[in-house]
Amino acid sequence: MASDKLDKSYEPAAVERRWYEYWEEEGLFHADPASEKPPYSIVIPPPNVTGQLHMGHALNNTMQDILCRYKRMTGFEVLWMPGTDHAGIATQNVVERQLASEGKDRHDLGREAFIERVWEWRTEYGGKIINQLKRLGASCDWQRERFTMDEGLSKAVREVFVRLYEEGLVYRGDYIINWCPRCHTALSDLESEHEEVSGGLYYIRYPFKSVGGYLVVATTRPETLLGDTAVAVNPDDPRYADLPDDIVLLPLLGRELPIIQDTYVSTEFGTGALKITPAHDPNDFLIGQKHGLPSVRVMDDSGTINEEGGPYAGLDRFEARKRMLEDLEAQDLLENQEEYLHSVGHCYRCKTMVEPILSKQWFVKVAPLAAEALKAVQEGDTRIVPPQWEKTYYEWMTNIRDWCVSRQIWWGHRIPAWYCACGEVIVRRDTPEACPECGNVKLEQETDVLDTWFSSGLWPFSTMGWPEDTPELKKFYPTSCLVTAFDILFFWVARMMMLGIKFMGDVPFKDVYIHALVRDASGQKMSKSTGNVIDPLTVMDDFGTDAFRFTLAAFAAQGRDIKMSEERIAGYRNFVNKIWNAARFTLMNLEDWTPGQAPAGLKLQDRWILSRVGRVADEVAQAIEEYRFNEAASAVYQFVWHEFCDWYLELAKGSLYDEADPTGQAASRTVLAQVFSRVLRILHPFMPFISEELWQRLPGAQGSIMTAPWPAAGPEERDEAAEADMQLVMEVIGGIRNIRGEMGINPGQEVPLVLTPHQDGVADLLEDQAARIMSLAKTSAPAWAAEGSPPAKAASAALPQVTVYVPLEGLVDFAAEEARLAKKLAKLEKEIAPSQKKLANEGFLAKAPAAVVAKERAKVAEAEDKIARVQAGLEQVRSFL
RNA sequence: AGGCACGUAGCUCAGGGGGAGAGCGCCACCCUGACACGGUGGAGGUCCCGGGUUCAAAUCCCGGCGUGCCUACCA
Repeated sequence: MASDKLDKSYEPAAVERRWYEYWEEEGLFHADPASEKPPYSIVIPPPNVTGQLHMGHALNNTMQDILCRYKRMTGFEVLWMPGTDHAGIATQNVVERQLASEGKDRHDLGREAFIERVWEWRTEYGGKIINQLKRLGASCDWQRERFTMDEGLSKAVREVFVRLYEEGLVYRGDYIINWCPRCHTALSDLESEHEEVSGGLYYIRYPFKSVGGYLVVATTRPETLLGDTAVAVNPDDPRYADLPDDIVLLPLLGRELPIIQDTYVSTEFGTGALKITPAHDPNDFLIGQKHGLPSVRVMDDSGTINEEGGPYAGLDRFEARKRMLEDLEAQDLLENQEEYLHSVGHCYRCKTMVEPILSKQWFVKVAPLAAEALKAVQEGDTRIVPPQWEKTYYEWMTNIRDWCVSRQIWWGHRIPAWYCACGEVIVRRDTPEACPECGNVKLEQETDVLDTWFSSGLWPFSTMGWPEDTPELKKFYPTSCLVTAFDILFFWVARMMMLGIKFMGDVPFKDVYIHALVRDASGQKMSKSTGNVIDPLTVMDDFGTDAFRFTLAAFAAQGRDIKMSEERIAGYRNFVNKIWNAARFTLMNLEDWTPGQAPAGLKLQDRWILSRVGRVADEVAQAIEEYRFNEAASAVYQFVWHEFCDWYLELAKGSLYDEADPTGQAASRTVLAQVFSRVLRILHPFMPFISEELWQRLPGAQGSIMTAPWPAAGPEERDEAAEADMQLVMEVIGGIRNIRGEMGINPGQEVPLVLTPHQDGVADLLEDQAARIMSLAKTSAPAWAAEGSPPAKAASAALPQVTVYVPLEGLVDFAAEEARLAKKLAKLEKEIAPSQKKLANEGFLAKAPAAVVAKERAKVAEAEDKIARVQAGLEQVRSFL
């Protein structure tokens, strides 16, 4: 394999497909619960089965994959548990749309046939998102793929529901819930999204029955007055201190309504009189309960006025509003109306305006569960990263209301409750034969299904086989980390916390890493309607998966949203190509090489790069461990491009091409192979595909890079001396290049070089490195000048340890050199000013730590030295002019 | 209304009490035997404003201004 020549640029498509298949065939993603290795586990946030991979998924799963691949390389038995969510309302909507295009609706099919149809849909299309995740390189254990509606998970759902019911934590009751008139189902508070809506505030007159006059009530939803059962005022409101002892008549319908007093009513808003509609407003419902008021429901499940609405029966809620306002106006009962901006709930799925409606629903009593979940984070059993989200979590866990878990749709886990004609409610794991109270065998099962988040709340343990006691649970629960965006912190994370603690007796994850949202280049949320969506699949087609993944990692700074742009991805595509070409160079030089230990007598650049690559491996490792993906990415980027490619490969050319020194050549080849192997391994968590492709081409490669050990080095492998010496060599070359560039010397033109060392050992070092300097800075062999007798007509660069002279007689205009040095001087003086100021400050000398003072002193001394040399150079140049 | 972020180079953003950083863009030169998806050099910043703490503030605190987002039952 190593013998095929590489193309000049990297072509990702074929490579990606090939290696993903290879990994799967080799079973490299599979986790073994019997392994001796320490466990590391992550459960995937299950994408909706209807899902299409979007930027959010891509970011989320790339991070998980980075963690998993890294952990495998560092010796962990890694389980990344994948699967999909049945996504009740979303999926039902998709299939209903499909039916609609055939001119049918779900009622034409009936419940069973409809569910059958959804399953068919799932078989046909449900694997789409899974394939897209594979495309992304996700190293999930696909042999364990689960679905929230599959047999095992359904069993877990029933188990949890029944146990909660038996403990009194599940109850059924009348309650105001958020109703979506289009989806025909209840929504949890979270599923009702508040949006600012500009509507009207209407002032309506409610005439007194016996005395003259009226009470004016302000409302934004006049149509609900059909269901009014009282009008309330605040007993402390002076405006209503001498209210007549009377009742009022409901406009349009004439029903008699009592006037009640309740401190809930604000004296600041509207008229201070509030209509009470217990069946259609959550607050009114509470007031109604308190005062024993009847509830009159005036709308059906589609938001159409029902028979309670008298003349308005059969009208849609908005149509009714319009008609009623006209009628009120006609009867002179509409006193006033004004524009009013208020926030109204909308269905999170279909954006229809939510209607608060009184109905019978199933609830989970969350207070006791939430208390434990709160404590777990407070006590550090689960760590939220970054910690700023803790507060939000606490806030929500403390103010949480009971969770409405019933949904009036067909696709989902049907609630395991049966009703008997005798009034008995039976909640069971399995279908009961007969009513335990009266023996009746005709039982009706509850038609409602459970909220989708009920089953996803069990995901960390249901996927591992709970309620059975499985080896997977033993080995991998609690999971190590959950990676998610904050927008489902409450929907999902909070529920997993509550249910995990309740049923497993332990938190579901040790860490929760909360990452950002991906937005478009101008910071807008990506949405189909605004057309600013960047499709990850297109990006992967255009730039390659590795470049895309690396971009996501590089962007993923904690606590900030990500603005995605194609230019950035193109930048990292270039990086991938750079790696590819570094590999071309490397492999080209390793054609006649066989693996083995590096011979003694390494060159400075070899010692330097070995030290550096180890340091970078450790830095990257630490950054990944701390979820600082962007820092990990930038460390590896910086190193690979600007140290390995820019310096090492260039420096190595000298000995790699040196046929006269076969020993040195062999040593360089070995170091090159070793370093490149480590580079690939450091890159692998970020760029699984190209790293595998190149790994397999390395001479002597064995097995997948996935199973190769992480190139950890540790402090004992640092070569500080080599790093310091290389630093000087790079500065000398930089100084010469600066002179060349600024002086406009042709890149092909070789220039003379004169060096004046200021420290012991420097001359030896630079003499030893002369060939490298000559080649990288394009100079002739260095000459040496004693301190105080600089060469004539030379440009100079002053370094702390050495002054570099480039004699430029005949090459340049010395006026330009004068300007260059003057600029340097000004810059140096400006740079050193703050430090000089500090040292002049007595408080600084007295109070700052000694090390800081010493550092500042050294800095100033060095700079002053340098300034003196630049000045000398400047004077010399001036003397030529 | 409350809460949480953010304001650093032309753009997008890292950093976070003691030497202003990156990528892209820009300018100049260069097809040097891995790479023009490249190389070398360079320009560019009152770190939003005002106070405070400190020997020292872009960084911490307070107050503005601006921008996002989240939560909330005032009809």
